[in-house]
Amino acid sequence: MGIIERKGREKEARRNLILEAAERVFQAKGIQQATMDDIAGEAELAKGTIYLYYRNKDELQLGVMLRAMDIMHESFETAASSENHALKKFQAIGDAFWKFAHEEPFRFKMMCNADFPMRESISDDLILEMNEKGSWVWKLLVGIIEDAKREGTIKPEVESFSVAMLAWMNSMSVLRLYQKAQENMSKGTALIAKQSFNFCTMDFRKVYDLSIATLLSHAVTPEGAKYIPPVRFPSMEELGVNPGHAFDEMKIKQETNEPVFA
Amino acid sequence: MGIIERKGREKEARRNLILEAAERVFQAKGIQQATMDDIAGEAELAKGTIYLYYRNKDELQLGVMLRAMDIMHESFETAASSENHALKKFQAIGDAFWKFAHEEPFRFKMMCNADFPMRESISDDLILEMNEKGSWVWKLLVGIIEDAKREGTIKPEVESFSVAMLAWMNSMSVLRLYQKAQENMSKGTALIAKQSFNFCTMDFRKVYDLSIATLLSHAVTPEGAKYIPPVRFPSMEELGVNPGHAFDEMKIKQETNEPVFA
DNA sequence: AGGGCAACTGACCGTCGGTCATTTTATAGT
DNA sequence: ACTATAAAATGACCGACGGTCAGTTGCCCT
Repeated sequence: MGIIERKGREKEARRNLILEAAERVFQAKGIQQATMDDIAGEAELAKGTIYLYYRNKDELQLGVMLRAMDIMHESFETAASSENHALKKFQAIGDAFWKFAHEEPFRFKMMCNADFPMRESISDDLILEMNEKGSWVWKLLVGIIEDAKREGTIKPEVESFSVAMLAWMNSMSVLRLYQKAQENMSKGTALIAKQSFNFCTMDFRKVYDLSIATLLSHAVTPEGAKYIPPVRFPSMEELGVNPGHAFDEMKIKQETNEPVFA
Repeated sequence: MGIIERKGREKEARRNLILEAAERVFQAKGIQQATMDDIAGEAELAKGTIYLYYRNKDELQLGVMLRAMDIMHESFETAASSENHALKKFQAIGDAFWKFAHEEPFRFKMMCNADFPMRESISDDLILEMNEKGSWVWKLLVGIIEDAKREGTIKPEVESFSVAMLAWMNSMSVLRLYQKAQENMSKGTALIAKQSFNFCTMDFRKVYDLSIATLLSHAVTPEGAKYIPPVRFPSMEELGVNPGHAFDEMKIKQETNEPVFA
């Protein structure tokens, strides 16, 4: 009597089918612009059927986001298990995160919306699931940092949780800006040219590494310090940032040696 | 012939009226849930009139955001001019940012959406304005850091731009999480209780200061170091974070001294 | 007084998220 | 094989909302 089991699998499969269709449509048209009819068409189902699997559009969007997080988490686990030393695991995860934001910009963007519109339309269960997934990475990082303490690369007195949380948030904020810059780029050159402060062409990888380094340098032991890059603040030229006319006034003041900001 | 001027002022005033109405409605009902009819009602105008001043709902939302940024920028300028030394100005801005996020959560939230849906519905002019305002803070910070170099509190060899950008982004990401935690709190206890990892009650101010300190400590001279707090990673208890059952498994592993993450 | 013009109005339109009575399909019983 | 029954799927339909525009109001100049 495996019929019930089979039905369950089929239901699961169909749910997945819808999710994948939604993913494609959201990516192609944008979340707001995508209609439920679009998604139904892409899934080759009637609109009503969608609502048998997802209660509304918001939950469908959340579903796509949760899936994106799962994919990212998987990549983190493979990255971490590819290294033996804890501090290297830590860095491998940093690389994986960079790679994820770079190669899966859509999924990364969805994920960024974890500060999603906390609508009433979303069931408590799903919100809980989202929160759990949101702290999953912290738990992973805390575990690795604990290991690093044991192997002597992280100082035993630093609190793993603080480091994990800050590391994650620092990385995230750089990648977020990176994504925004990419989007600006794709918007065409006309707009960029007019900007008084063009960071679209910036070497975000340098900033990303710097951001982590400033934090980790306080947490590592002398032994651990061998593994992490030194803290160095790259110049604007090195970063590839074009200040435009943003600092013109400032440069004049610099020459007269007066305070820039009075 | 001051009529044209008066008309101009009146037009400006009405635009403002609409913006303020929109602000109130967005705040009360949420951005998505607020309808143009709501806003028209609140402004005591017909719906059509709104569209004489703002091309669509998105641009109205952007208008509210730009206004929020203006208000924040003003508070930054007063904060900075209340101090004489550059490094203290820097810290005063940090405090003002904290205060802004704390006292004007709605405006802060609007502002966070600077990675706004980059819709086609928004005119290039407005996008440009948003980008300019977005980099305004960086310019302010860069100027102050330049001054700090001159007064000998920041090392001359560090690149002001990198520091300004990272400082801003680090602060922002902490405040963002802070806001999310606040929202979670207001959602009621039922949901929070179920979470395996409750950071809602966390002392975010400590994390905020820490985040800046980890960065600044690399940039200051010994003289400047006197002004900034030391880098210290608070324990979870000190932060007021309740790990829930998140680390149960981990604690067992800690006792056996095996790696947490294999 | 009245013509001209800009500001304003609100009925109306098309679209889209969501519903539900009906139809189709799959399974179980005889 | 045939039927009864439950489950799954459908798509016409509804209400709500963003946006439009022909018509109205009221101010200003001559």
